[in-house]
Amino acid sequence: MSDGKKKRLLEREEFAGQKNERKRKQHLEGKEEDYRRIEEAMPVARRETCDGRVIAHVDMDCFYVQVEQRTQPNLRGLPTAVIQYNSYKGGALIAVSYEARKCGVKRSMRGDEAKEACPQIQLVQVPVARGKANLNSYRNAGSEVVSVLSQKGRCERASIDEVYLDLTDAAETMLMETPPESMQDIEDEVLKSHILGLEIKDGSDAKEEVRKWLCRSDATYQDKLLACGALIVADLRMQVLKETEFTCSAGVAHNKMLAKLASAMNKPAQQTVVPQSSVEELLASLPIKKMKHLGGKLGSSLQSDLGLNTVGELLQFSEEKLQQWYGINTGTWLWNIARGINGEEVEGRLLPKSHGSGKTFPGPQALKTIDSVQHWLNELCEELNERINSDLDQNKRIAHTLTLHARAYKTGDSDSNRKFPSKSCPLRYGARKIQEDALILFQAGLRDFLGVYNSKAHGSENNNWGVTSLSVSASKIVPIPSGTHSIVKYFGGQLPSSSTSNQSLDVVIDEAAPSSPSGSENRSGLIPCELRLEYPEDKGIKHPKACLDQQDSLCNVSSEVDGLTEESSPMPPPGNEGRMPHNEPRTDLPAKDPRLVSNTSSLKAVGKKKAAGKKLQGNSSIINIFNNYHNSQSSMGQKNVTNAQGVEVSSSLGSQAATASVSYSTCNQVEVLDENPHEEFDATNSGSIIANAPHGRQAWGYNINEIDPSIIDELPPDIQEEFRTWLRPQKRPNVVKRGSSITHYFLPDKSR
DNA sequence: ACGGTTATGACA
DNA sequence: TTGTCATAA
Repeated sequence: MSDGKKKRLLEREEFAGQKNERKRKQHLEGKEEDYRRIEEAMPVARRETCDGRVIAHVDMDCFYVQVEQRTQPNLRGLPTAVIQYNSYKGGALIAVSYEARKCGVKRSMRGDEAKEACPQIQLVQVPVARGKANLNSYRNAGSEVVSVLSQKGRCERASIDEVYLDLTDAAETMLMETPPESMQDIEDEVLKSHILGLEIKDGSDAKEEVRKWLCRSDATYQDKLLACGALIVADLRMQVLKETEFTCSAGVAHNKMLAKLASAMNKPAQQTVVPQSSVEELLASLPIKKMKHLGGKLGSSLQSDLGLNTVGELLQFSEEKLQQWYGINTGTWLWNIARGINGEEVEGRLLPKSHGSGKTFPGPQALKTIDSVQHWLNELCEELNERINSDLDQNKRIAHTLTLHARAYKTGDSDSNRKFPSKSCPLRYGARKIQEDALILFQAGLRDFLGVYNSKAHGSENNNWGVTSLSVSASKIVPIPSGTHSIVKYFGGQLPSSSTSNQSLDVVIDEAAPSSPSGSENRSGLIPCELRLEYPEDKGIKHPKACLDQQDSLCNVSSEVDGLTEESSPMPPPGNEGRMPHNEPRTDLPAKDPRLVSNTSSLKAVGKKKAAGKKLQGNSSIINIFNNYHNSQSSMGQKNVTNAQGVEVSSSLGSQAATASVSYSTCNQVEVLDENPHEEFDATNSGSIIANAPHGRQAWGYNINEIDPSIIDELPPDIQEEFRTWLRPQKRPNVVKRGSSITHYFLPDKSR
């Protein structure tokens, strides 16, 4: 092994798997003389993958079908598919049972085709509400599953029917306390596991072979951990079945990428384990397009531009070459996945980051009048409103941005393929307001879409344009500042009077609303005034606005939350660790591979401190840091201390409170018409939440990069997690320019 | 433009 | 920050 490679591996080690390192106290100092010792001491797998984690990916089997079969048990065991929209060719299939798949029914089929392929197929329609598909039943069912799976280890809701679990701690504990080899008997569900690379000879008993593999006393430490992971996941899957009646499949591996691959390998209702020793062979034969994130244009480029067929074939290219071709981040990511390396963290997020409601109007259904657009926008906004209100009720979260997306065509002239631009504005709670704002956003988009000229199209038919899809979404959803957030809880008794209030949300909604003139004339809005001039028919429609002006009050929305907050980290981490791009797949090891990172200095500092300063310094205690923070905030004379009525605003240390002083402003409270109290609530992204969130690292009273990481060890595990999220490094900006089209994925080599 | 709808994330 | 694009299920 070359020195360069050694160094690379070592440096990765230094930053990888902090939790495990903490546990095993394997502090890699990065000293030359330690190379040999470390290489000998480290299990091979851990050296190569920098990754001793136990990650599971759980994938529900044809989930929508299962949900329908649960409510209609007579459908169980029958070839079944879920369709939406019956009118055109029998509707579109969106989920197909495994019985139906055996008959040759595929997801891309229409209802009619499915009937053709499988006459006995049972077609169930997606529920319809307000003239559009409504997926709530599936969302709720997905939440049921999550609440079972999140019992053990960190859990990330990856989609409506997929979950990642970090089972490292649970597996390590099991290995120490009740390792598989010590067990009398092992659950049948575990013995049905598929172990990649485990050869099952003809005539031999597969379950017995699996049992032997799981209980091997001479297995590597890595394999033993995976064996524990398999036991845990099988148990969780059985629990899911028992509590929800749904079956699922799972993959167990050392990272997310491999776990995801594995969960799809044996479906339905089975699980697959990926020992490190099987990875090379697995990737060597894995078609490029099967890898997550390579199913699109990037994968096509790898095939057509580099002539690759399998992921393993990426091994022939140097990291530098891949970077030249695909950019720094994508290049490194590709180099890593070819080796089965993927440092993405399991995020610990059980709730979605946005809500959306949309509908397409294909072909002849295209909307040709503003009135019809308004009608559908109203429907969509009503659903959206319902969803964000539920989120507020159930999760105490507030959405701050409203976005409108549309697609439209233009007949006839010139640039008829211009895209309809998406538009967004601050989100004001209340169905009416959302509807109003959405319409304004649409009109702004339409104006851009059509160009400055012909803007008029009232109720009557127009033959210039047609809208083929509409959607509204609510994003930037943050938990309301809460006295029960884990960190606040933890420090609640130790900090000098954090002025956390126990005021309930209802009180806020009822009382915090200042009465203000209902007119919007004087308010600075995000939608420019010109909009109103160009659309006189909008008269009377208020502008979406940022409620920052003097008549708006700041209000304290701290409240009791009752165990909801632990589900989500209220403040997104400053770094992008744990995210995967598409256009630019993230390098999973930017921080673990300092060669690539320009802003590594702080990271290195952190790493060095961690390695060198293991002793707690007297003043490095986390408590002191918070006290300092608190003091500095106080002495800085917090901007948002009081609201218009002189009511003190929370300066509690909820995560977003720490990074951004807590304040929500409200406006237009008086004129609202709905009976729902939520209708009165305005979550405009004012105050400093939005302003400060992206600068979280600076928003504290001290430089977050200067925290000695060892102090974190003082905290309870869940709090530690939260801190590590904040301390996670940021991704390296890509310096290579690239367009979005496929041809741009393959850049000419500028170095020659 | 009948693979729809919903969701996530990077980048300009 | 907003808007666009890419990707996935």
